[in-house]
Amino acid sequence: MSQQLYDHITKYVEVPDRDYLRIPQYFETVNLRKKGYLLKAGSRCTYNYFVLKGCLNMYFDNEKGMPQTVQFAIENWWLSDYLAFAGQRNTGFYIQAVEATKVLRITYTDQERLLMEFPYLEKYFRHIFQTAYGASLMRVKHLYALSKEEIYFHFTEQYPEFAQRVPQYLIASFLGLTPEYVSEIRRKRLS
Amino acid sequence: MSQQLYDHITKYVEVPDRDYLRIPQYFETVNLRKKGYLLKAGSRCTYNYFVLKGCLNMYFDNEKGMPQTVQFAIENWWLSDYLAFAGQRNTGFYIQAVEATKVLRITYTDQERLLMEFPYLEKYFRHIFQTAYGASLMRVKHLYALSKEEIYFHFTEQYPEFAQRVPQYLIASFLGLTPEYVSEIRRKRLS
DNA sequence: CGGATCGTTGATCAACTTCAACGGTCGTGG
DNA sequence: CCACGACCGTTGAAGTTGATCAACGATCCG
Repeated sequence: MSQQLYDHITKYVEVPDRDYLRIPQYFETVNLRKKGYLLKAGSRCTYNYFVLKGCLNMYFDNEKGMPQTVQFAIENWWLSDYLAFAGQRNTGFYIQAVEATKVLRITYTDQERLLMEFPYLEKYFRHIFQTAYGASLMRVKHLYALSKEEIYFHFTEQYPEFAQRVPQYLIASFLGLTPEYVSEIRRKRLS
Repeated sequence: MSQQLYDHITKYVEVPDRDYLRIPQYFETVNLRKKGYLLKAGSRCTYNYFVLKGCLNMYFDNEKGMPQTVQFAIENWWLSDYLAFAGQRNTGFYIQAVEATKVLRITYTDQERLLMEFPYLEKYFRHIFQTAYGASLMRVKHLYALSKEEIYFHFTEQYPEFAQRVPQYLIASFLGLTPEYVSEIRRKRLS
């Protein structure tokens, strides 16, 4: 059933056979079509999400009401507003499907129960967050070290398949530049 | 001895009495004077650091050779280049003391042993990284939502004591703006 | 076919950087 | 204890990156 999550977990920790069927019971599958929402700003952040297939976009509305992406998640990524999730508070973010997407979700209290019942999963999540935090600091590093033009090409060269998959204006938003400027530097690069 | 780390851990998980003296054995205390280094770019990232007293500055040298801060750590914060630490690779960052600083440090292999011996500490570190990752995303959100001027005043108003403690040019670097521009907007604000 | 969505173009403009120079302060050595 | 130098914040002028705005074209989908 959620062989996929199981496979992902066993990359980091050993899972006893007898737990194979018990872990998935804590999760619920959700199918989203393109542009469907998992989370909206102002609402309680009840869930943590694991992407089985597809792509999620986490964004907020800036003061001009323009959506501003802060994070994507594709296959085998976890996503939530973890400050709001951990404190069970309201979030300021939206989570929306970029394409048709299938996720597993788990509530905060169920995740607490899950970790209580299978304590070795703490290690799994510790790894997940440790890597995510490290990657996030690298991202800040790039934001500070590179020009917007370099940021764009650095990203599209590092993740070419992703640049194919996601509309250009979303990549622009994620990288903190305007779609117009992306157009400009791409044209410049061609000549 | 490291009552302070113990106190911090027990905020998140319960620690059996008998472990009170055994946990600190994995750590080593290091005293740094102002400008002293814990980590240098190009070297193996062997340690994870916990600040007992003082303040650390994690930075890298940008293409012009100017230091660029990506993270501070004060009392009760953990700090390392976690991507390099997790993979036991070389780092591109420096970690330097902003003021006289006292830290605990633990090697990668000792931390693995520590977590093996006291598995409940996985939960502690999971919390640490979960919060750090959430905060890092909030930081990206601010970088995208606010003008540099707003970023500066937002920060100094949210952490006034910190703005007192750390030289202005380091705060500027951390926030991604030039010292000259900080001067300008502060003057503007006064009139 | 028709409308919404997405990328493009070019002109204008503001935010912020860069550079060079100066002044104050702190700490260290003589 | 004083003097010198390094360090840090400030100023102002000039320059550049990248945003904004408005308009147009292409494509996709119902």
